Amino acid sequence: MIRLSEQITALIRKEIFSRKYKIGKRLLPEVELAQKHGVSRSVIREALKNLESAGLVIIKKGPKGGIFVSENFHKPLSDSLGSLLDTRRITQDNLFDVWMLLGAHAASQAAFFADPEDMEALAQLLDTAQENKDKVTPFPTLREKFHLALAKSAKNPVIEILMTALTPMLRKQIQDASDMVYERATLVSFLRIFDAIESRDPETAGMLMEEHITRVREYIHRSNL
Amino acid sequence: MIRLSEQITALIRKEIFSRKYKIGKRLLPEVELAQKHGVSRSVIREALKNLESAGLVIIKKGPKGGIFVSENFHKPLSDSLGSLLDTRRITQDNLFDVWMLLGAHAASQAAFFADPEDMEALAQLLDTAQENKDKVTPFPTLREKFHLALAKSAKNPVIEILMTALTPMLRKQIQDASDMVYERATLVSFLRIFDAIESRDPETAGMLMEEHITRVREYIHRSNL
DNA sequence: ACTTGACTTTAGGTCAGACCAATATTATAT
DNA sequence: ATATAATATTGGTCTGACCTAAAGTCAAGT
Repeated sequence: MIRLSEQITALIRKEIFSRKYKIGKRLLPEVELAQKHGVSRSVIREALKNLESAGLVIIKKGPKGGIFVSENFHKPLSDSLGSLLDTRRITQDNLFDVWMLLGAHAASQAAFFADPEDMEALAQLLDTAQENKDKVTPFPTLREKFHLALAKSAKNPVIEILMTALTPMLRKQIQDASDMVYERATLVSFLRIFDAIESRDPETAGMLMEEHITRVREYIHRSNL
Repeated sequence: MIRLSEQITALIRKEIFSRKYKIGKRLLPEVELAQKHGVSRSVIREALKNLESAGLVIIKKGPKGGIFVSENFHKPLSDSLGSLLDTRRITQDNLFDVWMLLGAHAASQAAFFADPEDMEALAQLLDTAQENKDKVTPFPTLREKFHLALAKSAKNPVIEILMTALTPMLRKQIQDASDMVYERATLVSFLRIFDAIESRDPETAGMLMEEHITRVREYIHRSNL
């Protein structure tokens, strides 16, 4: 590494990763960081830009603003895929393929590795979904939360990051196609997947998720006609 | 978007994605970009930092230096995973899981979608490997090239990006464990996978790749004892 | 007592212009 | 001819000034 700004980037990144700072913690203001590291403010700014692109900090203006530790590891991938989707260099279908692959794998791994805490979280998501089954509002977020909770239960942070990047990417398409029938079907799928995980049956869990996502995909295709 | 630098970032990104500039094309120097967009050099620099983190440009110093269009879409993910691996927030095993998943999927999709050009590229890789089967040198790169060629044949750019990010990440571990026996076995696996793809048999192709990666994994585990 | 709005403060965002450092190219000396 | 030195190009860093958004403060008006 030659550039000063990159050295500082690496330094701060290391501090963040070492969990010396917790998420949400505010770092020193730019001017003081510059002083502390004995470099100019420009260098600090460029270092912060790097960290911001990497999703490690969030920068806000004004008093009570500043530089906050963030750990949005999925951000760079999301941004990248977002641009590619906008410019049609990748398609919805490309994303669906990967999403299905990862989603099914996450579900089946969850059947192996989900601990009581994970099961509790999953159960609670499904409960609130059933209570509100006649309202449309809270559903889209629940759907995403369930997928992410599964990814978390699979105990593989890489899967988690990839799913976190992919899930919101299909949000708009799914929301547009979503209706009452669709949402009921989703809830049923999720309940069955939950059962499979609870009875530690990875094959079924994975297969059910694959079927579910396939149905979602067909649903969207139909509504795009 | 509020920040000027991000507006410029978006603008240049759009130009790059629109293929107005080809890969390797040199943009104007910073000073002239600043002039052209009517902003200060600081703004341009921060915009370029963003694009650099995103893998869309590469910046070099000196005469004949400048800003070059690049399209390394995998870079942000590679960087992110690299840091996470360094700080032990993800493990080798986590990466292997995902690699196996994507690799097997790529192989099986390749059996569907590989076109003559893809087949030619794969065949050539294997040919040169067989010619040099007694030398150790050119092999590691071949191994990576084969995986990436498969990803390309699968006709899903998202898979390609993810594989491009993952493949070099395991390079060091695999290299350390690699020996003559291992390399011969790899070549045999690849040949069989190639046959499966040629006979348009996705299940077998996927399964063979899964077996292959599983063996690689065991091999590394053993050599780590 | 409560709202409204002007003022102040804080911290990032932008600007301008100078100078430093790396790297090709070209000229010069051996 | 080859090694070496001058030079031009382009990004990298430094300074210090000013702009702007956001949050708090406090007084005037209701």
